[in-house]
Amino acid sequence: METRLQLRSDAQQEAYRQKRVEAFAERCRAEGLAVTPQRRAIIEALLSSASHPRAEEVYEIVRELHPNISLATVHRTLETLCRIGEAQKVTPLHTSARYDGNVEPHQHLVCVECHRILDVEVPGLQEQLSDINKAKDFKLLGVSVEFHGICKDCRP
Amino acid sequence: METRLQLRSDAQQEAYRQKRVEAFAERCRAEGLAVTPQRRAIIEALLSSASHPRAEEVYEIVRELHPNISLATVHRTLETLCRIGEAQKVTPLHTSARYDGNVEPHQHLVCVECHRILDVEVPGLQEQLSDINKAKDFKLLGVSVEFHGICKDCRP
DNA sequence: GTAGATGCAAAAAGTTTGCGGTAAG
DNA sequence: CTTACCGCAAACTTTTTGCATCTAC
Repeated sequence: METRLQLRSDAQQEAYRQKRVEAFAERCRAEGLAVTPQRRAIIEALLSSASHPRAEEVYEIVRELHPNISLATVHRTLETLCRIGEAQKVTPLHTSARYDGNVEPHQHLVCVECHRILDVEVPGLQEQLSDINKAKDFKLLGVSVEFHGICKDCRP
Repeated sequence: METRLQLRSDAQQEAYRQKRVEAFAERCRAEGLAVTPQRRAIIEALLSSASHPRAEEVYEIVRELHPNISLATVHRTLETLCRIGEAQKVTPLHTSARYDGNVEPHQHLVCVECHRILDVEVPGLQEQLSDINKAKDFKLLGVSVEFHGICKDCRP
């Protein structure tokens, strides 16, 4: 198993980061969003971190260069990055814990608008995924598959 | 596409529920946990809901029969149910939003203890999942695969 | 110059915890 | 009778929001 970052040299990473920050700036102009120093700093911090950081962690990194930045700005900006496709949320359902009484193997359809969750089953998928030998340093307990999209009630 | 519950008649569902509540009671005895009316009511409420409810929603259901129950008890009990394997959390990472600057298709290893997230890639998996035609009433935007387990630092 | 972004502080939302009373085993 | 559970209230964590100020365009 290899992660993206382990495959790259520092110089390659830095080049990639520059490219992504520039792409972000262009996307902002296209969307009519201002390219502020705070926004640049936040996407740079996100790209420099391999830990899938929380807003608070990004805030700590950015604060080294922008001591006056506010945590609220970090929250707002990270959401903006996701909206324009320059980042993604690992946790679209983070706002509250959701429980399932169905303990049989199955998958979920998640509406990213209303957070509705529907059970589905792709036959054989769970077995196939369970056979994947992920990493020797990781004791595998289960696999979760979420199909993300917009449900019929949330469509325009 | 069909969900589990749509395949079952009301009578079948009720029978299944009874069976699960009984299994839960036995599991409690095996674990030395008390089988209280509150706990029974909470697992019944969870099993009667197809909506992957939050604690608050379970609380509202249970309150109809147990008006004095506390929301804290619902939280505690749902966590207990997950711990003993009688329910599962759809959202093991719900405590805070996590962001990823890597917008290329990839999967995640999630440590259920420390909530560390590692990038991995199973070649071809994302393409295979994108080909699945989930449901006509659902506009598919993406697929998320999380392998859950215990990372090396959290192992005893 | 103006619309939109930021910083601050307060509020909101969700979850956890300490504690005294209560009930299951 | 004892242990562990419950209800209550307070604390805590994370995220959102209102508003005045500031800045990118």
